[in-house]
Amino acid sequence: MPIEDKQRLQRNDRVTIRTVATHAGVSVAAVSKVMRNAYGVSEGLRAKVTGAIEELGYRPSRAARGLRGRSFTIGVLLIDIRNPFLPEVIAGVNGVLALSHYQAMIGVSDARVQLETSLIESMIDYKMDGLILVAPRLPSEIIAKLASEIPIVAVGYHDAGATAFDTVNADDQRGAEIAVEALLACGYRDIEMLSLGEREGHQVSVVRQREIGFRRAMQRAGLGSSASISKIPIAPPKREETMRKFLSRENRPRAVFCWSDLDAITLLSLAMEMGVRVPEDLAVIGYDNSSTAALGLVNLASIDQSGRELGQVATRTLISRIEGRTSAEHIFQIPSLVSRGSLIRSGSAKGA
Amino acid sequence: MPIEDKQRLQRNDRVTIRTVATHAGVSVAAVSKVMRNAYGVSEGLRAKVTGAIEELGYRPSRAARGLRGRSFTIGVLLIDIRNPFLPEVIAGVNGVLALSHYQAMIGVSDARVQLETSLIESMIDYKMDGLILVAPRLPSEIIAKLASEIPIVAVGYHDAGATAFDTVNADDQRGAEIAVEALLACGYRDIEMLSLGEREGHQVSVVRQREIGFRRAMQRAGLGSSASISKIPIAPPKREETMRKFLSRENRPRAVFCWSDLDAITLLSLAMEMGVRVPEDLAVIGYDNSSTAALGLVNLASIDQSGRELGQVATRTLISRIEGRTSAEHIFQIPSLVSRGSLIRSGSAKGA
DNA sequence: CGTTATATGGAGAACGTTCTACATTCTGTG
DNA sequence: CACAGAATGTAGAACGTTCTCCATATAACG
Repeated sequence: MPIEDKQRLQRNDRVTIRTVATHAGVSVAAVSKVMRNAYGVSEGLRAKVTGAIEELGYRPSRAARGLRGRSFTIGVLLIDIRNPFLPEVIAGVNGVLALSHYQAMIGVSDARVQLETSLIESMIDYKMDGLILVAPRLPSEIIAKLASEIPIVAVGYHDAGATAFDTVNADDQRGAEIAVEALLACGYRDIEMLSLGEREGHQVSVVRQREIGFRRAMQRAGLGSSASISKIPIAPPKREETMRKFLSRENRPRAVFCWSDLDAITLLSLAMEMGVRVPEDLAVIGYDNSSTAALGLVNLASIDQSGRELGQVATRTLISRIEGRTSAEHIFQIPSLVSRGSLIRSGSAKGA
Repeated sequence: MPIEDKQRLQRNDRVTIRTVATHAGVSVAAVSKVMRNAYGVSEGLRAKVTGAIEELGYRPSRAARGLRGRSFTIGVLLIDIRNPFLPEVIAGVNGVLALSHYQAMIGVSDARVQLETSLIESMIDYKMDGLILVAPRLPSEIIAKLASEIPIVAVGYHDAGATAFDTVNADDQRGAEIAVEALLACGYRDIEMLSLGEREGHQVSVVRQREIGFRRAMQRAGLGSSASISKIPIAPPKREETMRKFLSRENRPRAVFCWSDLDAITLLSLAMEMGVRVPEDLAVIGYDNSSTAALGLVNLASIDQSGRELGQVATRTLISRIEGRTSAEHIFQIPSLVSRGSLIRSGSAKGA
């Protein structure tokens, strides 16, 4: 009985929509309709089909779905998985997605444009339903082109002029202003910014935005001429060397604003090693309010931009675009200051 | 000319294997053969096809590939994205994969068994070529069942008896022993372990393995009777409360081994707040040698298990299984101690 | 020159869905 | 009771690959 054999072989394998249809005694199309809860399904049919699905433990193949319709997956592209800010974003994304029938698949580009491109293309080739790009390196035109193939929301990418894709950002200019204002309020006047190395990040990156905010706030306080920005390289050996040089500089400022907690925390550590007291000799304020900054040992004042919330908003924005919106949205969150010991010795206020 | 129209419509869209075939003047099957570099392709054919692929910028659809053959994607399942150990593993995976034609897609389960299961199923439904599960929560039988559908390598999952899937681990028992031995060498005798709350992690988890190692090392030193283990809950409010209680306990030991840097660092922070001096009043040793532990400010001694290397080895193991190996492999790495200030005040040795 | 082996390329059936177009049955209405 | 229109279910063509045969052309050999 060759037919029997063939059937057994098929049954051994995967439970497909066909298996379900046969088992429920209905057509394949009917099962599909129930799955997508499309129009034209009676109570009876629905019951039969869901029953069969239950019994067989049927799961639709995402690969096959992607080939024809939606795959109910969204892709998230992370530039780097080590910066503790990014896991927060993921947590926000997952939180919102948990309530929907979508799932997130994450790619990590390690800040390499090449890999970033190929990862995005893969996600498109998987027919994912939408993409959240976190701090992408790609230029706006390229992202716009990709956005014609798949809905895209960029997080940490300041391009409010984009029409092809949405952006969700904390207001990084404002965040930097808040940091400067906090330092000014503590009475510091000679404030320097420690930013990211020259070649990292284009104009739309959060880093450059923070630089703009820093300059503006200094200008506004009449300190425009002395608003200087030092660039810290990322590569480990050069990075610490530059920081040490900064700490032992003769004309070292009394206060410093770091573009990221990552740098601020390393700076704090080196300062301790070198006998520079914080905040007495040097006040430090970071960015991201990472969990490490909150540790009593570290006690770093920081600008909080709630990565989690950014992730949540980005996800909702993406879903609304997947479900039909075509006009671009550009959303801003306002960051806030979390004051801690690196800013001011608790109890005693610094005079102006 | 309706045919023209139809062609234009199709061309507008995606460049498919058919587009390439037409453009190169060969059959679809020929293009596929070149892509997979299968047997029976002449130099001329190959040149024509690769030329057309180049010109058209053709990328095969992963969705379609998955439906029929390999998708050249491997899935990585992370239990949690916040523990800084896990990004290290990813870095290792990506490093090895960069040299191959495979790509990684990551799912984050947030330690929820439900989500973990559905993420794994999704990866199977995407017809991914293999899976790396990092510290999965699922029981061995379930993983074995899943492994019949897809090659699986489990990292941080001590089940050397598994025949259906491979495991890659640091020797967590040995790691704990090393920690205890280091504390003993510094002269401490009353040593306690701070482990993870009761309900977290089954016997095969790294945590339980470290407990076993801890007990054994204590026993071996003739301190078996006083080898006590405290469980720290994960949920934030309870967690700190328990640690505070530990720190203010009357019979607090002189030395403590924490199952993870995550806990050790929080402990260090609380100790500082509460005026418990480290290492004078309390020596601390952690696990994972995370970058935070290495900070001068934190200066936490820790067991290094090189997450990066674990990721690399796991990836190579998975690829070898994808490419045909059927017997199970169970690989062990030996961890090592990184001594720092939390263990012993630099310069002066503690007497026994 | 006939026969057999060996390369090379192509036809076409899967893979598991979605979804359009159609067939059938059931209403309600004049 | 005939008939329009709504409600319900189905057939079957995509989607873009892979991969198993097959067909042909060429080479090798007696």
